[in-house]
Amino acid sequence: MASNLSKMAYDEILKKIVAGEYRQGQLLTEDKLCKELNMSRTPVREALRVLESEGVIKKVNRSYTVIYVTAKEVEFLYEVRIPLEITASGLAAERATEQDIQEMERVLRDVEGETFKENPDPAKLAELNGYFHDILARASGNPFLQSYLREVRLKLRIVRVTLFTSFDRRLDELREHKEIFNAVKARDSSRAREVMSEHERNVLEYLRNRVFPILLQRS
Amino acid sequence: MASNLSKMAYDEILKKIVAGEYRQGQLLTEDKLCKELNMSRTPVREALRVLESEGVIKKVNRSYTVIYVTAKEVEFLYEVRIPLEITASGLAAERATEQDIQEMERVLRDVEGETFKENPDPAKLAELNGYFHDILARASGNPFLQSYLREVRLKLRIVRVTLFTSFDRRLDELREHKEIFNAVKARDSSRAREVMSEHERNVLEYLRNRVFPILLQRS
DNA sequence: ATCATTTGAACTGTATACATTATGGTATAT
DNA sequence: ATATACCATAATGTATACAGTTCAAATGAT
Repeated sequence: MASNLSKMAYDEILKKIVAGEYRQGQLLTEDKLCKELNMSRTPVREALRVLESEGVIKKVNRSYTVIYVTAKEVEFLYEVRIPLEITASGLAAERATEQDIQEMERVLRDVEGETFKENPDPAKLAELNGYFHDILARASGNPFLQSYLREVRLKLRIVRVTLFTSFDRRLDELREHKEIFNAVKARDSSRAREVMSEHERNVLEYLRNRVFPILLQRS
Repeated sequence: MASNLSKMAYDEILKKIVAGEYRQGQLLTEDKLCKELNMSRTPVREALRVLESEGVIKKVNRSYTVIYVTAKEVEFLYEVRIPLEITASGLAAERATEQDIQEMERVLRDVEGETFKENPDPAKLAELNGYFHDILARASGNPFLQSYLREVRLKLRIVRVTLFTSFDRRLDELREHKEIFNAVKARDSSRAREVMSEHERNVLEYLRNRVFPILLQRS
């Protein structure tokens, strides 16, 4: 096998950042990562360079730290995310394959199952809702759009706002995602854009009202 | 000094790709780059990883090649670029500093000078017009938006469509950029979005009519 | 006691040696 | 003549050694 240590290092470090094991602002020294990942500095350094270029970590003095994602950064990320999601939604309505549509349908069924369980799992809901947006981006058929949306959503996951929205808004999320899906399935591009636009604005509104106060408290 | 060899490698390789010295599809082997840049493989490898993560080069089998940017990719890039430029334009109207506005004004004067010279230099025009878009993105105040727009424009430069548009459309470019600038200076966000939208659509239309036929011929 | 200086430890930056894998050519067998 | 197997070569993947820099702690002077 010998599957790329460099890629493994990237995946592992990113996983730990997203999982909150490496916290915002945390110093990532090469030696420590080498020991944790049980490999030499070369693949670790390459992984760090890539993570830096994706904007997930950044240099402070000479070493890397996990980026801080405060309320201000979340606002900035949504300024980018909203037009991109709208674009993706419109294009998906035009280009989604039958398989894309089936996958979206299946994810929505899974979300529905989790939503109406006795004790819905926020992490599970966040994962499934994230997966919905992933498929939609892929269904746009535009690899650049897909890649940029992935990066934006990645940064949002660092601050873990998704956990809040996916749980507290779970009924609205499900309904809104269904509306987006229906527009895509109906090949109605302009409606897909419209409902996505409304969805994203609702999420941002929720974040401003319910999540930012908590974030501000912490920073 | 000892300024980062790794960063130097990144800058140099990118420069050569954009300058067309390393052509689309060209194989970039580490040894060759090491000899050309007169450094060891370590910094070269790191630079290559970053360029890959930015999507400027990509792995084919085990080694890297400069990405191919065909008419299809240009269409995809504009699908992303247009909403981002519109967003940036609107935000710039709200947030541009006095210094941003002065810089844009100065660039437009330079463009005007080059445009009405006896023999306008396409490379110079492309550089100045690119600079205009750079300042506008920065004036949006959103670092993520700025970074994504940089990447998109970078990929477009690989295929060098900018050289065509900046020269053949130089009178229109100047007028349209002035309109964008005037809207930004007047702090009229929705007009800024509108004129940017029209500008980008005009450029894309020009590319489809005049440049894609040539691109398709080559591939 | 405080501040400057020096020294050493810790970390990153770079080069190089070693390991592994892919590829192309050649030789041999059918 | 063609196909297959094997070997050599060249490239990438990884580890490690070495160099240089930074930062902090300890030491010494005022």
